[in-house]
Amino acid sequence: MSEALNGLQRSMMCAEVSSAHIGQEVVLMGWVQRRRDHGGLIFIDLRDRTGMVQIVFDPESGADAFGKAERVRNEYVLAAVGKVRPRPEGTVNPNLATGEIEVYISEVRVLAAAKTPPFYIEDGVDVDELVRLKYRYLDLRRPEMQRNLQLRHKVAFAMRDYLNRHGFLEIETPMLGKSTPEGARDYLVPSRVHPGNFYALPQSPQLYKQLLMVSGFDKYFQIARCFRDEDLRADRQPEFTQLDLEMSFIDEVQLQTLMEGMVAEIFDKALGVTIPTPFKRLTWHEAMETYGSDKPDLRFDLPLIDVADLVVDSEFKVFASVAKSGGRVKGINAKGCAKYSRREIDALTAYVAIYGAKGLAWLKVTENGVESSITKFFTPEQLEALCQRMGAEAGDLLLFVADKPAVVADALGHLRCEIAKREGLIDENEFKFCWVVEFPLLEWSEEEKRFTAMHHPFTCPMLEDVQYLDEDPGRVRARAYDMVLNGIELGGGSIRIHSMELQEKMLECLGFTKESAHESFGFLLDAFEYGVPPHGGMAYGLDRMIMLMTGAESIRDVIAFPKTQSAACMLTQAPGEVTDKQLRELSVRVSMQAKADKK
RNA sequence: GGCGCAGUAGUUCAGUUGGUUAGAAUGCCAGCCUGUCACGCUGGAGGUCGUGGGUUCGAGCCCCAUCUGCGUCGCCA
Repeated sequence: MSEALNGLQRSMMCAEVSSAHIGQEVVLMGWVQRRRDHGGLIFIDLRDRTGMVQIVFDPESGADAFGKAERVRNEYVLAAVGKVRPRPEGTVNPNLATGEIEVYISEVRVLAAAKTPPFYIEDGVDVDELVRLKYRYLDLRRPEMQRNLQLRHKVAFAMRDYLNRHGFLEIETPMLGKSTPEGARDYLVPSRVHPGNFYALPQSPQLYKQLLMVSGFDKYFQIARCFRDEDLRADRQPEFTQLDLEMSFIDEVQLQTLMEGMVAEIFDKALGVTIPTPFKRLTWHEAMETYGSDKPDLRFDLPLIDVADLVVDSEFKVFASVAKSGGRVKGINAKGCAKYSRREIDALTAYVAIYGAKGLAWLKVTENGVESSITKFFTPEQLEALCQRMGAEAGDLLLFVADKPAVVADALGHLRCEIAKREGLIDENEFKFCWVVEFPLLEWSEEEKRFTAMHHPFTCPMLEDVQYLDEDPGRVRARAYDMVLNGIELGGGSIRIHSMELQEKMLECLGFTKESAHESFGFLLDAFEYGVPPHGGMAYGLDRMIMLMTGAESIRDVIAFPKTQSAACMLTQAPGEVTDKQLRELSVRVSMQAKADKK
């Protein structure tokens, strides 16, 4: 039985009731968090998005209200009218923000009854994520999820405010676009009026925002939904949100300064955290050599140290041969970890194997010298030199990987994070920003046997490196930059190419012919012939940013209705089958094989 | 596509060497209770053991296949 509001108006939110309102009559609306029935006295915690307040019923306050309160259950929706009063001596609840007062109810309306929910609506519930996602509308009632999405709103609002004040215009770009060959797999949408043709959902508004610069809008931004049909992770969803922006007539330093200001303001307004600017800048090369990652976590040190020159002449073949053949031999000093058991070191060896390392050499530094199964391959002088280079003291564990540069970086880069996690070197409350700059323009794709754009095909090479585009493309650095926070790439961008000649050269390096380039990006190349300003921009992963700000472990916890690992929606059961009529209209035929596989 | 973890009451889990009627906590239902706030007390209901097949006198447990969720490598300009 649900009663009507009947003109009743809420006077304030649940958690807004305070000692200041004692004696006043208030009208509250919300959900029943808990009911405590003492027979002749009933307490109900009433909850809305602001929090909870205790409301009290007894037969004297109103027999009708008391009778209703006896039949109320969790998650019923109530409208309650009553007087705010202080709680009796000794019954103040210090765990509740509104714990000093309560509302003595004279009239109540049961606006809606509710089935017993499958889990308690409270923080810290230990429920399978499958159940949470199936009942997402209940999961979202939990204070934690309310806080996450409220913070998300604050951040988006702060972004808009900052960018507006700095002259940016918010402009929407199409969701139905053209599939382009570069980059991730596209989500495709069949066209009804063009049988056999498909739209692609945008992986990012990249091309449109560059066109907007050609159009003279000067500064653009958009909080844009993007789509990528790739396998999912804790920090990856098939559709996700970017803060996308682009500016004309700027260079990277101007843009980065503006961005630092924006991020600092967002953290201040949304979290009350002060972020010092300017951010530390690392070149991509420095980041890879020192931290083994292009998104280093700078909350702890634990650098990678090159020891190739010290072991090239040793008897340890694994090190010597790698050092001689142009590979890397590097180590990290796990301070105070000489206590690790053989079993723990084996676990670390298995850990680096995930990233392709064929082994993990170790040296335990003790009061009595260096202990290891490989000491016999080194002279005392070599061991001494190793310890000195690594800054080793008694109690330290030195861990080494020898391999191709990329494998050493990947393995040790992840290992330094793993050691930091194990040893508690990470301050979870710290926000450590940096810029990684001067990314390589191109990277070799073993699969495609050609160079591909590391960022995207419109990224401007550094002027002094343009000369290498022909004979040594891998050496060319780009005017590209990433903003990194605590080991996670928050955003990335670049100064774009605004010269037709250079853009065509770039596409040629990527293996495009003049025809195929025009087929894919012709509209952009054409536009560039009509006066294109120098421009550049960035795109931030909004979901990841909110994840870091809330401390959530997955971006699913900061997205209202996320998808599962297999890109399905547990709530709506999307994706689903469609009718034959729909398929006919779209001129789409589903192969019998696909249908059979499904059954 | 590969590897790993998980799937038993509404929920979170336990379940011995394969052996009687599959247990606990919590939630739910009923009764009692005027100061609780994870209220308390008494009683009660609640299970296709993810699904399909196999081995066996007998399977929650062993074998095979499969589905789903999570993590991860590849992948993700």
